[in-house]
Amino acid sequence: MVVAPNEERGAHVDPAALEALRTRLQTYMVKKGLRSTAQRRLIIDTFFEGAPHMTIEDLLQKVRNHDRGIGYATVYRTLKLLAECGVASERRFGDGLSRYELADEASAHHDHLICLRCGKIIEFEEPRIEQLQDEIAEKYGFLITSHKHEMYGHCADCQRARKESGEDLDELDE
Amino acid sequence: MVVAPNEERGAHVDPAALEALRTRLQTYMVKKGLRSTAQRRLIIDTFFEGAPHMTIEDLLQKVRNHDRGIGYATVYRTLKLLAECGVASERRFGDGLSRYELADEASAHHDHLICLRCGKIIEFEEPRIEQLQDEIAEKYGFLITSHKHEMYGHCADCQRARKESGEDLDELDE
DNA sequence: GTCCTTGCAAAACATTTGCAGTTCC
DNA sequence: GGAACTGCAAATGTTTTGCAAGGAC
Repeated sequence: MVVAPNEERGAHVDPAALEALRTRLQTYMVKKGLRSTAQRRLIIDTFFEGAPHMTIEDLLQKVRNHDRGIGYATVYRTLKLLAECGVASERRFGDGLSRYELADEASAHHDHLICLRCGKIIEFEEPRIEQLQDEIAEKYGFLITSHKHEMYGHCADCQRARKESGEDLDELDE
Repeated sequence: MVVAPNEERGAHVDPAALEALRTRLQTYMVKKGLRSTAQRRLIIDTFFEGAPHMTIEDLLQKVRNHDRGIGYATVYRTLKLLAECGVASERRFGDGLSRYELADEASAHHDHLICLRCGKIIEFEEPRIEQLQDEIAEKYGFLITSHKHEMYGHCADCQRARKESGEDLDELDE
């Protein structure tokens, strides 16, 4: 599944899974005595409906289309809240930015190919790798709570583009 | 292979591999017209002989035992140089700190289990996972230059300790 | 003598926090 | 009404950069 930067996520995710996440969030907020504000609702809806792997910056821009006055801190705090209750997962792909994605069951089992040239992020799923991970964890008596499996390199498009432009793979001599 | 925090790395690494890395660095520096200074030599030797997964902070402390006046910037710049020429790899394990390890052939093929409770880092190697990675890359026409595979959770010791102390696994209600 | 390197301090960067005012329940 | 929330600005923590002085070749 290749996810283009501006593609919306809604269509991909099982509506029942979305519902379950909303319920989990709701429960968590009640338990903690947290409040439902206009800003939080807007940020959360934007996050649920937006593209995967959005950065804080991405989210803030989208959110400000509806409410000009929303500040960075509120977005940070809200996404942190989502991560705390297991509704969102924070991801870092090495460009120094935090990205967030829905923590539904499907997301829990996919990993990423990241193109270092164009920034494209491709998701993949490989049950046989998961199987091996479990074997390894068992071997070391480790109890796994999460994992990160990323492969960095050049996507097919960029390999083609590089060949055409004569760009060098190994730019050791600038 | 479990690596304790203060264990030295020297004994683990094939001397020929170390030699190859030194040569690569040497070649790179000559090609770029870079100079061999006392500070660089000290930082590089300390890195080569020190424990794996050292942070900049760790390195600076060790280096200052021999030369009090070395600054952060020099350590940053030198490690960046090592990473550029493929002698060191930068790793981030989610605690906000950059760690560096030797990029020898063995390191290129191992990944990490990270204990979220005590910070222990366990290295593992699984050729069958590498095999599957290659399959996936091929399927997407991706050319892989590096990868990152980390599993986070609790190590055997910490599971034991947690049980004894009655610590709760899921601290949702603070 | 070049021009690369260093150490310092300042800047840059993403993220967090303190606070006064506002909103929710 | 009181606690939670917001937006701002200031603080934080890590990493990078500008610069004048020093050192390698």
